[in-house]
Amino acid sequence: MTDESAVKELAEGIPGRAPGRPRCAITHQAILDCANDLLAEIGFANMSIEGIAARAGVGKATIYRRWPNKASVVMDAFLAATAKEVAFPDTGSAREDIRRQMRAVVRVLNGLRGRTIATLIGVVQSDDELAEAFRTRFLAVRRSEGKAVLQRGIAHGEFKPNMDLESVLDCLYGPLYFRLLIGHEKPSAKYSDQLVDLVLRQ
Amino acid sequence: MTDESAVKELAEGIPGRAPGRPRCAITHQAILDCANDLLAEIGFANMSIEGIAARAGVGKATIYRRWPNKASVVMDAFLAATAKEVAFPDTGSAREDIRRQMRAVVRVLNGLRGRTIATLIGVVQSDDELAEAFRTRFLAVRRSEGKAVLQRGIAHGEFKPNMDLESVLDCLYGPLYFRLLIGHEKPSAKYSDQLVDLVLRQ
DNA sequence: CTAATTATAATACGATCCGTTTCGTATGTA
DNA sequence: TACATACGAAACGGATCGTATTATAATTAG
Repeated sequence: MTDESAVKELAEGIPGRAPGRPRCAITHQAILDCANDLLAEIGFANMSIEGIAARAGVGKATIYRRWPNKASVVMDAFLAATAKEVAFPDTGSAREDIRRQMRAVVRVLNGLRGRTIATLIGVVQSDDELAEAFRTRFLAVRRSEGKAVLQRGIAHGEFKPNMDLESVLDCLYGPLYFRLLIGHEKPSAKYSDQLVDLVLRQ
Repeated sequence: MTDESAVKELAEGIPGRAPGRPRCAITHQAILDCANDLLAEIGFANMSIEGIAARAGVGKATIYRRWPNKASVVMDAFLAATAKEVAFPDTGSAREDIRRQMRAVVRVLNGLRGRTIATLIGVVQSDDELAEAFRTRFLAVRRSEGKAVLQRGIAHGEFKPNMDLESVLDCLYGPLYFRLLIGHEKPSAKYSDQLVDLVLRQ
């Protein structure tokens, strides 16, 4: 795969760029898209680099030149596709903001994307680098938003000022992810409401 | 591997037993032991059936005759080795029983065994049968004990009678497993105490 | 004792995917 | 015009997969 205009676009106006032929941005995106599709269709364990390359119409070496292994490609594909999902609303009540966002999280976890997330958390258990990527590029982003909402609540007198934000977040989301990963019971909107009531009790 | 006495022992006094040469119990145990060792030494991803067979001094086909794949062997090995760990005490106070047992769970999760458990939960994300085995043969056993303690507490008036046992257990243990699996922070005795205080508040 | 049945260790097999390398060609800079 | 890098394609040796074959051992039924 080669696209002259895309290459041109990438090359223009970059003074310190490397010599030689630049990498094709379209190829890059095609690989990530196909990785995402395959992840949803056949699951991580059944995917292979060769399969991604074949579907993307790309040489295997082109993938290995950009990522060290299968897990890295898939993680990148997931993170790229998961931009600003499950954002927090701003209703004026921090409690209500969290309640609504958690309901949105429950919907995601119970959908197709939930299986993907569970799979990736599984993958991450045997790869420290990927675990770090998942923490910083997926979870930390959402957690910092959550912390901001909690601090908003503290400022407005909704919560105690000495509240440990990390612990509270784990109490709220831990049980949801626990149910997702163990699968003994689905997380529900009712359950997430219970969690909010329990953890953020006045 | 063949041990005449062990085979004899197994064969004696079983009227309805199958014809033909019986499977060697020592071989069975050797396979499970080696699977456990390898799991701890090199991790699930780096193990192979061939490796287990080689270390156990056993033919590959002997393993395939008893288990369908690597994950099944390893799960069996884990479950066999994890008999009655982290049992609940009986101090007279259900709250205190749970507090102490959760501290024990934290110790396990922070130890070598914690990594094994996390790995297995990871593996289970891409195998429905194994997930079921993990739920029923590992978690359900401990959860039923936990439920019994909670009911003891209800009977003694420590907790509200209408308490949803499943939800409470998920609130208690979910955050611990969440921290184990995501790895953003270690579960601590202090944190598990906080959880007990929060969830089992009077 | 004999025949039938199953288990065992060893070994070979074709298949798949790994990660690397090599090739000729394309696309950029200096 | 050199030079450097990326590209797709193809081939590589190696590891492991799950199956099959073989000759032998252990056990039961008749």
